[in-house]
Amino acid sequence: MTEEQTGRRGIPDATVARLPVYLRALTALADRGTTSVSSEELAVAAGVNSPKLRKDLSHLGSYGVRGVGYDVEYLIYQISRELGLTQEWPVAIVGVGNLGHALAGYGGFATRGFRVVALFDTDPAVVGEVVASLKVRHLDELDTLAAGGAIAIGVVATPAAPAQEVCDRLVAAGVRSILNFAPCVLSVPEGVDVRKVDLSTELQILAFHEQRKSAGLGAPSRPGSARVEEVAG
Amino acid sequence: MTEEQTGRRGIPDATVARLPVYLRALTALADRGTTSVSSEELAVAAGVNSPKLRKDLSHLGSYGVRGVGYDVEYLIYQISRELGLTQEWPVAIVGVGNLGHALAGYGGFATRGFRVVALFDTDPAVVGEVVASLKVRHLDELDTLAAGGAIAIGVVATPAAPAQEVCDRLVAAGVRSILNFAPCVLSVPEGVDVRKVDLSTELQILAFHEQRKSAGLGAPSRPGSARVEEVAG
DNA sequence: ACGGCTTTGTGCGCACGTTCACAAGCGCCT
DNA sequence: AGGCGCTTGTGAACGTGCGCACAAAGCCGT
Repeated sequence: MTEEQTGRRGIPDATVARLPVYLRALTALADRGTTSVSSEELAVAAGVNSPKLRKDLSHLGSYGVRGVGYDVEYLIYQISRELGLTQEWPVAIVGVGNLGHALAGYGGFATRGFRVVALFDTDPAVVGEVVASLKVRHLDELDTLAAGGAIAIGVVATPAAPAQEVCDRLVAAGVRSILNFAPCVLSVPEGVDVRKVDLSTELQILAFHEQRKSAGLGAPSRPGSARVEEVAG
Repeated sequence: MTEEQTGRRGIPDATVARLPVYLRALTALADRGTTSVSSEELAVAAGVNSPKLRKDLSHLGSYGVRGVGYDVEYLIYQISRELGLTQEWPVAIVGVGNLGHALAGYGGFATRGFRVVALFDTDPAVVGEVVASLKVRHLDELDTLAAGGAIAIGVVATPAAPAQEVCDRLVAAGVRSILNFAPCVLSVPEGVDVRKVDLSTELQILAFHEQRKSAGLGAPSRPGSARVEEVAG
């Protein structure tokens, strides 16, 4: 009773999480003028092993040429299409504090398919200010601006306390994809995606391994293995 | 040929990644004055199911009381100890741009076992500036300040281009744990941990699912399943 | 035209992580 | 003191993802 009949549909989550990494490596190659690449080369550039790369790419079709490799431009197009980056996604950031400022000014958004279209806050000292050529609006204007699916992705960059409230208002306004920077768990109804990025958690995981390295100098659990963990491609 | 003889050692990576989430939920409970909690309650607060929570906690010992639950303070201490948060970890941030500023001013660092002890950059316009009551130093001073393991964790908050160079210098200075915000793959020698946080990747994964939701309105792959994905506790 | 070289695509075995269901154990009430 | 109800801790089944090794297939040189 698994999924079939879909053919090429049903890409594993682990693969989806790696596609952006491949895409970045490919664009870097394209910028250098490379037109063709083998799975081994691309795997090294993306920090994975080549069988995994090939299996990942096979999930979205047979876009390689045996004995030759992959056409860089063509593969960029196919991955972009699969990830839905051929269209532009309007993004709204809620919470224009330190982090919100940095996010609004982050060039990485615009590079590939995303555009920050609105900034929201509730602090009267911030509302009205212009950040990254966008005027910060009051959160109460959310429903108006999000009408008709005008906002696809909401970024929660508030402290933990108001995060759930903000999340609820985003959902009520029709936003179904949320990126959460607040250090708390957000509960959402069915059909809404939440992804969470937490600096403190990452540091704590590093601390765990660092402690292991410091304590068991004579007996690492996996002797001599370089540990490179991908958190978020 | 698995690992034994260690008894309680050898905590699975997936469990380690969730311990910070439990810790945060527990401290929230403690702040509200709760002294005891059941696995079911804590699981809800942490956004997981209770069997998973119990199995995770069982990996670090039998700290619960059957028929009663877990003592909040005691569990906080045990998880903190396991994660290595009973000591303070000195953190250095390299790259004092938009993101570096936000990170330096982020309160979440100090809350639990981490202290930003140094900021580095190479831009003469930034070096010497005081950010979050720390003077920004030139990257050339890294070796001096990192002497004797004075820096445990390095945070790379530079653009992609200089990130590998910065990473190499951190490793050369003795830093063995690196948190990478630059959108690129860092290669490090054995024994060095790298964790990567990439906003753009997270957005692309959201876009993938958003596209699925928009396209296959009549046939979601898993009908009616709320999709809450933990990226980084 | 054909054989050999190179590289992709994939079937299979294995290990990890998750979930379920139940036994073990503790406190409380009678 | 003894039984009962509640909650933890864990063994076993299940599903997913990973890595290997090889077959399928295109290109090139002769």
